[in-house]
Amino acid sequence: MTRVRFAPSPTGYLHIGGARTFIFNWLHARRQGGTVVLRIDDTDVERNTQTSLDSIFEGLQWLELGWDEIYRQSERLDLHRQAAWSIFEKGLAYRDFTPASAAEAAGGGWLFNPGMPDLARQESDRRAAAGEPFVLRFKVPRESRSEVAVQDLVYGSVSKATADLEDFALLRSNGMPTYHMASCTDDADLRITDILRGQEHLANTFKHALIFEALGAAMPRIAHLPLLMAPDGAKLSKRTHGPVVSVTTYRDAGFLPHAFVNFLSLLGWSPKNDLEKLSQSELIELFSLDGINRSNAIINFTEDDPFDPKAVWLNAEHLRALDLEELTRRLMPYVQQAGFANATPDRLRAIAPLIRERIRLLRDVGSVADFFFVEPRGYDPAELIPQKGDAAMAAQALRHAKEVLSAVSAFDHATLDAALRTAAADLKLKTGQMFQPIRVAVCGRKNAPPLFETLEVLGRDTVLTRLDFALGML
RNA sequence: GGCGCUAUCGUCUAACGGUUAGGACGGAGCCCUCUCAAGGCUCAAAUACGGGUUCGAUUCCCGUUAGCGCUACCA
Repeated sequence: MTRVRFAPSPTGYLHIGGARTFIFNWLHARRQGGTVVLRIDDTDVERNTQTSLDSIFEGLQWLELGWDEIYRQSERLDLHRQAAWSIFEKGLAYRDFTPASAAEAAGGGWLFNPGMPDLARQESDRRAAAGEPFVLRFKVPRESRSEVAVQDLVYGSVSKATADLEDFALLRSNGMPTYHMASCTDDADLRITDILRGQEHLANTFKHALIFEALGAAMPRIAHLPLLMAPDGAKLSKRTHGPVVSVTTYRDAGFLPHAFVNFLSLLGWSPKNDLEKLSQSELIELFSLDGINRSNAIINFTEDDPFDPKAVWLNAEHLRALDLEELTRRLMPYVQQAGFANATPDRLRAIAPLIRERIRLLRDVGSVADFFFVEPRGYDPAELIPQKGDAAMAAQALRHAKEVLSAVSAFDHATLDAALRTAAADLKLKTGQMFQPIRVAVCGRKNAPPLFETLEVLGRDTVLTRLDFALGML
């Protein structure tokens, strides 16, 4: 039984890189019929915040993927400490009494603090009993073996000389386990079988292999994922890139969760069959560790355009594939956010087909469908004037349209289409010259959804009122 | 600095030694058309560099360069 885990630490919001790691884990588990464990890695009490925890949940929930089990490392500290001390008891770790300040002063590049690895057990116990603070360090076996090798499911066989591995910390001087200690202990205890995580952990894997060994636990299968980078090739960060890297930014802009998942799944992974737009079940079906790349992927965004064009395109694709009910349901919050208080589900359901091919993000409904909810008033009267025409032509077209639309027997698009084409011919106007003034009068702008369908949805009274208003502006 | 990993169009990627190096987004153009979209067609655009191995390298090996990561009592 495959068990994967996603282990965010609540020290910032959920960003797109984290979301992708979660998605890959989720897909891998679902593909294998396994279990998704969500584990909150909150062993750094200094930097954890509730806000960040909330925002991580918010982001994960929005993805609509879900998880099967959830744990918090802060509730499992005893287990971690126990595990750490068991390593100490086996003689594979030692107390390091070097003050943090002194270690810092010694500079980087050290493997261990002088004198500490070989401190006699009695002496170590005595100083600890005396209350002297210490860090528990893993004693890297540099004499007994020359290297640590791991089989990575993505990167293949990777190894590192023990001579290049420092004696890393297991327990901090405040007694809290470090990430390495807590993570490995929990992976073992929670019976995690497959670890998929960001490539930034590749170098840590050698330490982890040593910990698993010391614990007498089997090393899970491990696969590192190439990283998501900013357009300049730099690491994504809140500080330099701001909210554009936050998952909630995508949500607020009106990405469909699945479109977003689809987009991220294609960063660093390929189904190798030229398919781009994939449903959730296709994604699960196709997902394979074999398709994961080894090089980092850049996600495109700029200050004025925060979203990767491909993400937007994919979203539009999925938008078009939605059935009308779901589209309406998804649209509603954005309609309200745009301030169209008079919107009802029924009305939105009528409008949705007219705008679905014209919006790329759900929030576009605010700018694309505005005239269905509010009277267009702010437009420039000059817009009413058709190509190769003048104000007189516009007025003529609008007046005739008024007559025709008042008289027409049914107010459906087919009838309106026929009637207005006849009207144009009567006036010896090109269709465009006839329709454009009407469109602007009714929509308040030149670019809008198909005219006859729009008129039908708006209804006779509204349309006539707007034609009158436009006439008044000429 | 040391160690590890990586390197195909602007971006995401395909090509398990032999292809006119394929697809997608974005860009340009044309068509369709009541506008805008959508859709259809076309074009521009890549194997980082230098050595090997091989009859033949995007593909295998070495080096250079570049990028990323680790080198914390962060994760």
